[in-house]
Amino acid sequence: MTLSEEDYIKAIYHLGKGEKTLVSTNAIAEQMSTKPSSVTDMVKKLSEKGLVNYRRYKGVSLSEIGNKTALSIVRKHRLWEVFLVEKLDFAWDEVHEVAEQLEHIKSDALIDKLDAHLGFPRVDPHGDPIPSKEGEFKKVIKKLLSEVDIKTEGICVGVKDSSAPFLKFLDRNKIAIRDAIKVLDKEEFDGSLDIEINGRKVHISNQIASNLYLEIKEVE
Amino acid sequence: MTLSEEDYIKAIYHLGKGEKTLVSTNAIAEQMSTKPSSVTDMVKKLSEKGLVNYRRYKGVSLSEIGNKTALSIVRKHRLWEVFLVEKLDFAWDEVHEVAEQLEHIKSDALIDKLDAHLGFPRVDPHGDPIPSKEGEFKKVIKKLLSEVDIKTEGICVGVKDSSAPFLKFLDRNKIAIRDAIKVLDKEEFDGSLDIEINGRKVHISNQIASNLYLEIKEVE
DNA sequence: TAATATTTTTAGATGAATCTAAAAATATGT
DNA sequence: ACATATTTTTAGATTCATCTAAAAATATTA
Ligand SMILES: [Mn+2]
Ligand SMILES: [Mn+2]
Ligand SMILES: [Mn+2]
Ligand SMILES: [Mn+2]
Repeated sequence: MTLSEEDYIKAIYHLGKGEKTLVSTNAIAEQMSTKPSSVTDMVKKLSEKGLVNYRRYKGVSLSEIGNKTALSIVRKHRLWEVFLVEKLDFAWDEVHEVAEQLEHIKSDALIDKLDAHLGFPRVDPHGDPIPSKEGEFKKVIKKLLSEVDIKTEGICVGVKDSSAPFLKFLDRNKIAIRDAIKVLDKEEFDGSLDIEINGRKVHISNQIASNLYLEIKEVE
Repeated sequence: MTLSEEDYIKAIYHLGKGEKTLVSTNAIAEQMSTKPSSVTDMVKKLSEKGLVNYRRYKGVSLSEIGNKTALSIVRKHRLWEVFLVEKLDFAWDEVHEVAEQLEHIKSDALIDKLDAHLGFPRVDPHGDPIPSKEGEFKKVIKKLLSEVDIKTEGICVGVKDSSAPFLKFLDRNKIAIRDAIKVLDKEEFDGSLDIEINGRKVHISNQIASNLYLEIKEVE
């Protein structure tokens, strides 16, 4: 597989939200910053190789093999992100671009040894799960902070927007993955929230809340 | 710069032995397992970019910029090799192929942080020096073990042949970089040697001796 | 030096990944 | 439903890195 094919497979995977949903040519083109005509060409090639199911004018979805392939690339991407943050001291908003390159290095031994070196992490610095070698990972049941009820308690497990500006905002405001969060109050008018984060009370806008994922505490 | 351009620059660097020697088209083709006609094409392009000096039918040499570029790629290659051996527990004969890919990752921050993470090593697992960020490294004054006089003492600082079979042979025979070596006796007929290595006496063939570099102890 | 051998370059082709412009299919709105 | 808008595909071109085959330059050797 070429680097380009891998990036397309990954884009289709992400646009399909991990399921094998039908994805449109235009959506792929936008995601990859290319032209729809280029996407059509590539999608035909991937279809011939059996990595995607493609019906013209209808859309494209990952095949079984395509899905496995996507998971292996995602695994590499996220393991490298952990490495960059944990071992090389990168900030979590700086790792994406480099991981985008490192994910294409071809060596099974390398990724196995990297995994071991990192202590077999199960989530990346942005809270996203790392698929196992066999392509499995447990789906975290998470909700957007903006959509949970008052009094809900949970743990911050991920971000929806993982752009540098948003991640930097979180750093400045000392909001991090694995922080305990409790919703204290909700303003109906603008959807802003009063929350308690690691014991500290803060007020956050709806825009922030709708980009933070919470794993809700099991309340029996 | 493309990956391919980088590999050509590095090949020219190695064939020119680090000096800016004239290198032939055929030599490059052999080194890179390509055809001479492909080399001519690439060399023209590199020449237009100012990375090499090229006169047709005469040969090619690195320009000042080309040399800097080569050193930066060699630096990356060797730092990654150290990482693979020191941190990921690869054997020294397994790292080359992966480093060949990793050397092309584009990120200055990455290589600086990797360097720091490794404790600013100055040699790679094969004893080869790692150029500084500025492209400088001290040339180790080294001689082939097969060419030193009897009674010479020194430290094993490198291998000429860095193929897996030779490196595995050294492992099996417990000969490693930085081992202290003393030449005890030399057989005129076949050039084989009796040496003392870390206090242990061993007999080695001329073929082995002519692939090991020794840094000679300063004897005042 | 002149014939021969080797090296190097040129000419022309291929496959990958991309683009623009135009055509075809599908979707939307009144 | 039909005119219009949007999406998707096709056709044809470009750039990069490679190849084969043939021509040109250089080196060897008798
Ligand atoms: Mn990528
Ligand atoms: Mn991530
Ligand atoms: Mn390389
Ligand atoms: Mn090396």
